[in-house]
Amino acid sequence: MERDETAPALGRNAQQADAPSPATAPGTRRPGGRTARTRAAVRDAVLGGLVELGYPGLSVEYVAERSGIHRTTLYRRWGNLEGLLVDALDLAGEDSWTPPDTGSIEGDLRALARMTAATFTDAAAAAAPTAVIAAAFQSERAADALRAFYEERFARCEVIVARAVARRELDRNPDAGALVRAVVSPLFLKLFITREPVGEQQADQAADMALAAARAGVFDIPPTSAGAV
Amino acid sequence: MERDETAPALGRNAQQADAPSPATAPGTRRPGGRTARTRAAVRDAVLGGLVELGYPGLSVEYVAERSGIHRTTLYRRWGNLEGLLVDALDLAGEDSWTPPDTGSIEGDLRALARMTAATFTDAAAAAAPTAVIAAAFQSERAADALRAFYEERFARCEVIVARAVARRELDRNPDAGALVRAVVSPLFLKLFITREPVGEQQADQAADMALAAARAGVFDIPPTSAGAV
Amino acid sequence: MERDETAPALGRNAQQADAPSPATAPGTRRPGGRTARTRAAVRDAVLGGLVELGYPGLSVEYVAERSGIHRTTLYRRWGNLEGLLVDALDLAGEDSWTPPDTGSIEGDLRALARMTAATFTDAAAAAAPTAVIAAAFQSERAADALRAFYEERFARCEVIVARAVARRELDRNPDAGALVRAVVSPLFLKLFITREPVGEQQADQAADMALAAARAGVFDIPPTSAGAV
Amino acid sequence: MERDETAPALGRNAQQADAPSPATAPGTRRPGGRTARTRAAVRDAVLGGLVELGYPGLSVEYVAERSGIHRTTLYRRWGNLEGLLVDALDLAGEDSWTPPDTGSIEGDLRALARMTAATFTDAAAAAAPTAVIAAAFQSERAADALRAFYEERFARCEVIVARAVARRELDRNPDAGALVRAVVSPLFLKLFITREPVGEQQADQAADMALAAARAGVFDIPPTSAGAV
DNA sequence: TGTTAACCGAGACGGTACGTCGCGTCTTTCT
DNA sequence: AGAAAGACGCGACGTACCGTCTCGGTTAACA
Repeated sequence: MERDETAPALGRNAQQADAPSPATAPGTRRPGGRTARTRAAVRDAVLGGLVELGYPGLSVEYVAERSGIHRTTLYRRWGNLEGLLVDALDLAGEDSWTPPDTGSIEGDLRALARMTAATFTDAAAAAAPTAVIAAAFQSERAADALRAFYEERFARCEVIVARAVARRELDRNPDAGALVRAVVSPLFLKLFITREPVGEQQADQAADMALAAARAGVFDIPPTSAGAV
Repeated sequence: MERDETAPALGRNAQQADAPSPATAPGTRRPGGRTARTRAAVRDAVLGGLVELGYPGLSVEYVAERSGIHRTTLYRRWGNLEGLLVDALDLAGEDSWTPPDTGSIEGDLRALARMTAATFTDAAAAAAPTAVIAAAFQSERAADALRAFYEERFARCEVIVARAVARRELDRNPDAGALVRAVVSPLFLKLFITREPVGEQQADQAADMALAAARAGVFDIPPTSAGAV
Repeated sequence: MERDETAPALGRNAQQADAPSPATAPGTRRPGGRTARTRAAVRDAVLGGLVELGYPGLSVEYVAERSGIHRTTLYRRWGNLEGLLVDALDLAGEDSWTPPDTGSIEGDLRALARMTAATFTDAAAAAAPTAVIAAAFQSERAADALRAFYEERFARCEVIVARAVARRELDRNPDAGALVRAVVSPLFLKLFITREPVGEQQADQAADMALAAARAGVFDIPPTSAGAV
Repeated sequence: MERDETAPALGRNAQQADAPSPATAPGTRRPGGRTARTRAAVRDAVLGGLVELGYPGLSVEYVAERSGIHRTTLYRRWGNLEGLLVDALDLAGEDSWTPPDTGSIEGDLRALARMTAATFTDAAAAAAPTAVIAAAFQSERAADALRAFYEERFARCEVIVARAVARRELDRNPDAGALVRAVVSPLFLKLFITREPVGEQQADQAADMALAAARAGVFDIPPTSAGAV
């Protein structure tokens, strides 16, 4: 076994949705000591495996070997590869990331776009998120986790718009979520669909595009109605 | 051979890029008669299988059964599932799709966006392209095919911008490719990353966003320089 | 599991020599219950298959079907057809055969020869040993098993010579192993090399030949020397 | 292609029993020129293949590559591996081997035994005959060819006995065939069944045994009867 | 000396069996 | 008693070789 670092940043250990039986789900009754260490080792192995092999190369077998936890145990607690992945993703989503704060909305959006581009350009950093995106094509639970992850991320970004409004940089009140999605969407398109190179130029253009559209009122929230979701 | 119907919708039957060895690749030397029928049957089966099972559920085994072509033959000619998929995608790319022509750039872009949304909302229509996108995460060849496919599609769309310029709807000369990508990118984001619902409203907003940005000069081609990549 | 009969004629269930890795060889750690039943079912199937199809017709596939044990399991535990055969042969070698005891050496040798001839003339009885002989041409392990089998058989026969010496039928002290080999060798030649018919007449002649040679001193052990191998 | 020597000793080209249709058997109507060259190349390849890989490793595929003759042609003319082997064996049986002539029967028999032992001890020399013996376990035609080969060989050896009788070394008239078989049978037993080492000592003992038995009258031809087979 | 039938080269395919990998379940064994 | 680890069922993979079919191109034998 090559990995021994005991996952320091394990933290809160969010509740996950274990399949087998809701009452007796293994790992829920006695979450201390060995149980916790097991989970940590497994998460490390999953994330590490994603970096090394990517999602298509990942297997329960591999996680078992790398984590030192027996295959049967993995199946008992996580059900299958999907479960392992989702659990590991939970962890990833629990970081304390905050959107950039440069003083201007243009700066913030550009920084956000550049961060996104940089993340997915760096092989090591991109491995895990890319893997989850790939997994979402094959697993409903992974898709759910992915959606939740980005929803939360985009929500965190809304402060950018709020600050801009407060600063009077924007005389409108655009849908912050739509704006943020607009910023990153061209990057994701190039990264995962058309597989074109993505650099700072593309990032800046994406940010500028979103801002221009916002200024033109494209993202304005229809003033009417209340409950309209 | 039980199948004899000669693949009506086969189109041009273009040259394919067989990997193994350019000299001895099966299916290249004697591309007539049975060979052609085999290919057609296999393509049908692949596309059909994608619609029925999606990419993760597709297997060489299944294609063999559905097409009536023996497993061994599939491996000989296409190597693996990847090859089957790429070949089938070649076919898909060879249709005579043309971008909408509504008379105004706003109409064209909105129509384009709505078409895209509709395609990926209709389960049957979405199956094949979705599968290829999924496959691209696992296969370099699929990724190449995917890139080529969209590059060609986007190129076909450039006429929309050209027409707008000719009509004097645009007083600028934006990068048509960037503009078109901007139109579809929010849709792809919602479809494949955040897995949010995509309807006409989202389509229109995407089109409007791209157009607003274009009008603001975001996609303008830098007039200077030649080699600037 | 459909088979449950607990392999009555299993005998001692001897230690087998699993090749792959002595530590992790499947079937060694938990040799009870299902594992034992599996082995018994497989042995039955191998022996039965030999009788039905002979060695050239035998396949792992067939053993799997006949035994009700999955192909993969066979590969895991026995590696290949060779291993299956060797294991089954172990069983065959563990019977309680004893050489004939007629009261005279001539009678004993003739009986031995006739038994040999009869064994290989009866299709059902001959199937297994013939198969192993055939297999020995293709497999080192089968050859080893074969050698061990006959070595042990010939050793059991040495008592014939000992009794003859005790009865003073022989005034010499011939190499019992050589004598016994001499008895059966013409039969094996006709059976497997020249493929000539073998009956009681041939058996008796072989026995007589060996006895005559023994009486002439051909098999006498050189009285000298120690280390002469 | 590495082999080019055009099989000088091709000789008589015995009639073979081709399966398909006795009238149109390929290779019979136009047996000259290319046809003959093809046959020679194939025979070389078969024999060479046996030496290199042994029977179990031999395949039609291999013969095709090694001989430079296309697989289809091989199937057309020889039907299958069996046919290839039988044809090659025909060639081997057509040499001008003659039994040793040392001046005494003891010398002759010992020389014969030693020759046999030497042949099967030398790896290169043993390959072909061993392969045929192995093949005979799997193919009726190979078994036939094998029987015919040894029958002819043993017949050639009968002159040894005739000379001995003429020299008055033997005062009996033993069945020459039985005697010769007796000489070689212990060697074949050790070579192919018990897989024990075979050297000059064993050879001499085998010859002595046969001679002693002959002198004791074991091989005497029963003076009575005619039709006794 | 043509010509024609025979032979050969070549490509593609159906088919059987092989040996392997990974998944997920069951069951023996050990604590 | 209950989990850990071993053994298994199962589906699919990719490969090797077999034997067949169908072309088309040479070439040996005979008119």
